[in-house]
Amino acid sequence: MPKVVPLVRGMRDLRSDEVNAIGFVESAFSDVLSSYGYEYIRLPVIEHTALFSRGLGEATDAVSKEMFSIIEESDALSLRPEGTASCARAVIDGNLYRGNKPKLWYAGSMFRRERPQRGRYREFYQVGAEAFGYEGPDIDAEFIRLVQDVWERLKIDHAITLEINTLGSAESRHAYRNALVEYLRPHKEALDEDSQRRLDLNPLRILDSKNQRTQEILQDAPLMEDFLDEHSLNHFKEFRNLLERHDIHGQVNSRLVRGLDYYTHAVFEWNTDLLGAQKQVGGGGRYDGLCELLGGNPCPGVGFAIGIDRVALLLQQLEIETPKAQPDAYILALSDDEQAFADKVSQQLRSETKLAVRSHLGGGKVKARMQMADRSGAEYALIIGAQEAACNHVAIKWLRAEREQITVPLAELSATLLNSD
RNA sequence: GUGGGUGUAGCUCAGUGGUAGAGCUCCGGAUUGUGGUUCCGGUUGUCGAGGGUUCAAAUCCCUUCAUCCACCCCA
Repeated sequence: MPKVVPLVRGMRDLRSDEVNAIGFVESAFSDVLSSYGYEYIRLPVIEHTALFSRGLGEATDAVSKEMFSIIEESDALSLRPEGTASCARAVIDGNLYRGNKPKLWYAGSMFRRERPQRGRYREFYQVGAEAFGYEGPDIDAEFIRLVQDVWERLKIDHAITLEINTLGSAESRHAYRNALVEYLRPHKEALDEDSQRRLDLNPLRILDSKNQRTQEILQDAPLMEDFLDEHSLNHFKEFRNLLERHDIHGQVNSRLVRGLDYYTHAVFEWNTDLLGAQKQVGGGGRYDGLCELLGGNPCPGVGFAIGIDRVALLLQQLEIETPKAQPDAYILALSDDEQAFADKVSQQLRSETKLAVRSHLGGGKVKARMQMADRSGAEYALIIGAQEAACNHVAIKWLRAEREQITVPLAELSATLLNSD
């Protein structure tokens, strides 16, 4: 016997309740995004590595140590660790912002080579949206309202908190960065190891450190808000006013900095306390410099991404019902003589209704057929014996409810089942 | 990537050097036009993998893989 080829680390087979919960979350986003008039875009899973190293920044963990990369005929390619860079590339490639302000959304697998944990896998699922060409904070606020709509629709809004912050314009961010480095430099030896490394690479990220000693040092550090120019201040103020108007209450967290380099102005994160260390379910912000960075014409952009599988976990944690994997009906002939009639009934039911109708195949004794019906999880079995077939009738036996079995003419079957709840 | 926990039947787990177990599941029968429920009988197996110590290893040691928790990071 050859050895079984194992699952690749950090990859999962998703089935049953798990895959349903993920599908449920994804379709909630899909419905809401469509209702806001966003356009669906399917992006490739593989891009040139350069797209990510330029777009997200060499210094980010995602690019520097978490990408799955291959060399294909001397081209360095990588599985996408996130969707924004691809989306911006697609907009630039297709000249989509020429005379237009696209609002796009996407969903799919992302890949990061991290140590797997519950809620953190090497292949995970995101849904995200990006808008290009909008300078004002109205679009930022629309995103947050839109996502809030989804939380409410999924009935998990009580379990999710929103944090917001501003990083200001590129100029104010730059000025603040210099001031922060200047302040931290003398304390360098006292910082934790990661923060010491970041001092040169990505100093804003030090603000995010969970190290207690580092946070003590940061107590007296200069504040971002003191470095915001007037434009940045107004942008953030209006953003908050709009959220207020949308009846959304985000917590301003001045230590909130996003991991990826391209963010400017408004940044935001959705968190939950119910998933252990994997508290972040989504995040986003504005990246006005990204298109130019990728070689396109300057174009402001904003976007967000949600971890679909983390939201699905949250639904399970909260014991919120997601659609069932089970069929509605299991149709079986009592013997092979009635199979032709049973097939006819199945086809008619499928064409007349949206019910999930599973046909019994493979013959067997009556008991075996009934067992299969039960195990399918179907609400009811549709049973066809010689008597039923002879007079064009079908027996309906409810498998989960305390309810008498009935026999109806084929012509009335669909209507009977649709009105049976 | 770092530190720690776990890995035994399909599932949940017990078993700490001496014949691999329990509950649930599963299979057969009671029951030849009805599943589940009840009763009777039966099967679960590379003890994650590889190596070592020993007369003897699920048990001790080493290596490795997977998974979980925390860190890191992010969704």
